[in-house]
Amino acid sequence: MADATDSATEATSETTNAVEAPEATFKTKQSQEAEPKRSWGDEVDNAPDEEPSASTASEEKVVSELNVEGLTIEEEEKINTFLDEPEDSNVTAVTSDKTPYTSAKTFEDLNLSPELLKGIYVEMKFQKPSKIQAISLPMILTPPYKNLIAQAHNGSGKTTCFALGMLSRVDPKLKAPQALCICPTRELAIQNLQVVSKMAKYTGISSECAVPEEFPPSKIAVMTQIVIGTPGTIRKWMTIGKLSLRFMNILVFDEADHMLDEDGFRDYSLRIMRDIRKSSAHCQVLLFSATFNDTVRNFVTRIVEDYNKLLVKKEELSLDSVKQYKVYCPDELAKVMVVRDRIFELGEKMGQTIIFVSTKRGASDLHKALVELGYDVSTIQGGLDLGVRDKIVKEFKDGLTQVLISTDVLARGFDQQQVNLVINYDLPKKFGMCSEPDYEVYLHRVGRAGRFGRKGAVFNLLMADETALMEKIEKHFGSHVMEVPSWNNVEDFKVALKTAGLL
DNA sequence: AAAAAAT
Repeated sequence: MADATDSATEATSETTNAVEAPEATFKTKQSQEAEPKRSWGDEVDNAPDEEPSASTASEEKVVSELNVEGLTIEEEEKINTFLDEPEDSNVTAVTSDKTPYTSAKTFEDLNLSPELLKGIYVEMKFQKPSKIQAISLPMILTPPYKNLIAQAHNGSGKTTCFALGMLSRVDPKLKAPQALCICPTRELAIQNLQVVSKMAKYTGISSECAVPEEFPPSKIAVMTQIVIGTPGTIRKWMTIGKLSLRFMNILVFDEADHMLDEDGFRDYSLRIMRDIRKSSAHCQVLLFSATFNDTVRNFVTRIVEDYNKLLVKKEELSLDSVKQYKVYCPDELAKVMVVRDRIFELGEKMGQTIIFVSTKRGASDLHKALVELGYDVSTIQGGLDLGVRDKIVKEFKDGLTQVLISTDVLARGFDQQQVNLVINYDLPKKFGMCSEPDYEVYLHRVGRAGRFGRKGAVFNLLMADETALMEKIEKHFGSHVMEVPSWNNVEDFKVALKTAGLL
């Protein structure tokens, strides 16, 4: 089995850029002969200021200073020269040596193969690189193929960055895996594969998923160049000798903060990374996520030596294009009524909706309650059979269902352009803590709406014990979440939706 | 004591 579906739908809406760049005079690639790079990896350990911050509060400050003149000399050297457009002032790029990178105004600037370019234009219908793509792709594709840590908005086109990275770093003639991408969920791995295989259409490069299936895997060695999967299955394929690491030259972590978080998949990820480093001389590592909290970032920068990095200012991450609301609900029943009377009534008119619930139990309870009220609704969570999960996602992506109840299985990375309404039926909490919100999950949930700069709205349904959590979230992101005056007034919801530009 | 992926 190879080349997964071409029915990739629009899995990557997150791509062509919303901002049309003024045709600035195109900068030619300067000084091709990069001066020989000192090994900066050693520097990492004793350069505490390499990390912009220890505290969140100071981070924004330092990051923005990087764009002006308040830098240390050492850092000034590392700042890329292409950060000259005012509109890029919210992105900070730091390179680990003096390799010159030039922002890519067009995909032609990237020395991609003609076949790959054709896939980009004809299949994907991209016109030009998005901001994150323009900056990250030269870093990814230019020798010496430095590692990269990249943080960028939800829906800003990260998938395309690492998809192109993988596609241009493999040899189609070599029938062996050369690129590996690890994702936190089966759904995300499948989605990423669809993007990659669509983009690869004319290249002769094949790809496949290493995710849990209903049947146990065959032991036949993988011959596709690109493998995208979930950690456990990838490990399994490695141990049964199905997945060879010998020719691996690029390793991608999607949702990297989660993949390397103690509470996430850290052990799996590290073991895979270690094995690859053992068996292939030089393997480029790319880490992508919209979020890197301080703890994870600290850890990540220790294990990935000698890297370039891209950071987006925190306030830029809180998604201005998506309006956030809070709705005080006296009890659980009120929440159900809001879903029934507002979301089903109003939400249907303007696209698709995802209702996030923190537990599988909660998801299935809500599902049952709505079904009992006579509403047909679909629900996805990890406890369902794989086939059912696939079907539910496909129906939603095909637009056959309007409203989807989901656990956090879809909180990260799930890309469906038509979703412009997200309901937090409850708020995400940090593991084992009932009074501490999970800010990352919150941000990722919100990011399911407003893909690629589209308009969107989030309604947080709050009972009394959740108001404090909401306040903490508002404080953390420094954003004011507007209040819908009354949970049972349809006009209030209409006003909110109009304000969000959805009605 | 949570989701997910796994075992």
